[in-house]
Amino acid sequence: MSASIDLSPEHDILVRRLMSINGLDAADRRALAALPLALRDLPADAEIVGDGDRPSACTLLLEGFACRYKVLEDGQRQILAFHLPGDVPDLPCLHLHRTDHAVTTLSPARVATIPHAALLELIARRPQVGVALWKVTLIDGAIYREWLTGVGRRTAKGRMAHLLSETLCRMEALALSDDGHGFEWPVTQAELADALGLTAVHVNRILGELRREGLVAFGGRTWTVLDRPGMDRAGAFDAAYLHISHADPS
Amino acid sequence: MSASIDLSPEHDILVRRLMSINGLDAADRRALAALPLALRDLPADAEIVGDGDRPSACTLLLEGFACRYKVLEDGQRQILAFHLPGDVPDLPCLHLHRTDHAVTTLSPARVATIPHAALLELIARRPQVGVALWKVTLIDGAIYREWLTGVGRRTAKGRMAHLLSETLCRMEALALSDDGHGFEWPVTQAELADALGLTAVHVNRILGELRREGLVAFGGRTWTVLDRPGMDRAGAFDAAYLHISHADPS
DNA sequence: CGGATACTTGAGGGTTGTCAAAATATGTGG
DNA sequence: CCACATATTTTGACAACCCTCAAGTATCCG
Repeated sequence: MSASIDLSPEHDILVRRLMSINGLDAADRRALAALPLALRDLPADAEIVGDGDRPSACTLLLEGFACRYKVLEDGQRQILAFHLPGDVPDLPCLHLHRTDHAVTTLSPARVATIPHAALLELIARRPQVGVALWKVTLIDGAIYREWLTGVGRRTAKGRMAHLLSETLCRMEALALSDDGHGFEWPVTQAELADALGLTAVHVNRILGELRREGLVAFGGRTWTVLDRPGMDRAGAFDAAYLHISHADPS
Repeated sequence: MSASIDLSPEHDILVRRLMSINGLDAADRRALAALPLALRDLPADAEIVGDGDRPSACTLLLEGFACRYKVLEDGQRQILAFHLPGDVPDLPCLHLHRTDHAVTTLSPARVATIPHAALLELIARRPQVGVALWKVTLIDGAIYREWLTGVGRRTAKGRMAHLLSETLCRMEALALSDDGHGFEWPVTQAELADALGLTAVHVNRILGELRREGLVAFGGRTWTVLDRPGMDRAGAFDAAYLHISHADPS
């Protein structure tokens, strides 16, 4: 699909992502292909934007992993989202200007910087691209709602299982998982704790339970969901909110 | 400002809200004023949209209060947002189509229904209106992030205080509070519990503490923040994420 | 190989939940 | 406008889930 026009691999990641969310015609795709992308390679634990920044460009994650987070007065941290290739973690500040959270890499990563001006000009010319980007932020909102529900009302085990099911789905959509439901995801248990509103110690105990029950295997940065229906059940997971269109994997 | 063109009171609510978020020129405002609004009066506890619905129109809250919520498998409820006049609780499904949560009134309410088709046509003609609506959903996202942080990492008392500070700010922005920081907000303690990820019993205890400390007074549907700096401190509240522009109150 | 980071496990404590019941407020019909 | 039914608030006793502190083990990486 998106291969039908001449695209750099970097532009291709963006085009594929937007195409999976909103139909784009050939002119839309050509316009996207002309976006200026400034490429950068980052190490792990590198800050992409800080809380309160006013960036003048968006950051497209091309390879590697990142997360959004807030740090409280007392030093506690809440991770708000995990980001995978194709995500634009700082897209909200295209219009909100001032960030209300920080974004950091979780692994060595390759990113592309896209000036706000170029993006705004493109949206003005190609409204469907604007709709696609708007939808990206709406899906972010749907994920926030799901996380809020989990942190507010689910048990630690349910939250953990739900996050693993969600992550597997998102990895699959990017062809980043193998058919045994295994994927590379370089998060520490402390980071999972900060995402789930738990402590690292309790995350460790919960993961131990899920492992003993044969739902998941993990080690290093490799995760494998051994019993997918069981995991989905444990997390009461329903992927609808991710709005993943299961288009042709060609 | 928005009074400079001829507007029904209902259109005025929408125009004022969008103007407070994004600059709109006279043509934008005229176009908004031409939107078809179907008015409806609803009782308290009336469902506006159900989880999984595919509405073909958006709902503008004109008077009264509402909330978004999800119900879990086991019957637990998580309230995701409280809505005030000027909000469009089901705006995300303008593009996401299928709702992932329900919306209900908390009090008798007056709402206007706006067909998606009319809204989409307007956005195509008046891109700045589209940007304003996009920003509305981005601010929703910022509030979700703040709530997620609270539920994940703040104590019960901090969460309660934060919610009261947030609500006061939003009421003020709509001129729905008096100068003694009092406002009408018809929520029960059970509803607060469902928003904060707590039980009604514990909300009651926490509210008792805040009352004894002289931070808040309440009774019936009336709330008064007696010590605003103290309340903001107790909730570590900083209003920046609400993106409220303190324009002229004329 | 050595230091640092991450994971694992145990013991004990605290914030919050559960269950229960009384007191108060609210609303509705007569 | 009262009387009753219902919903909401308040309080107490007790339990549970998760946190804190602590120590030991494994793993990563230069």
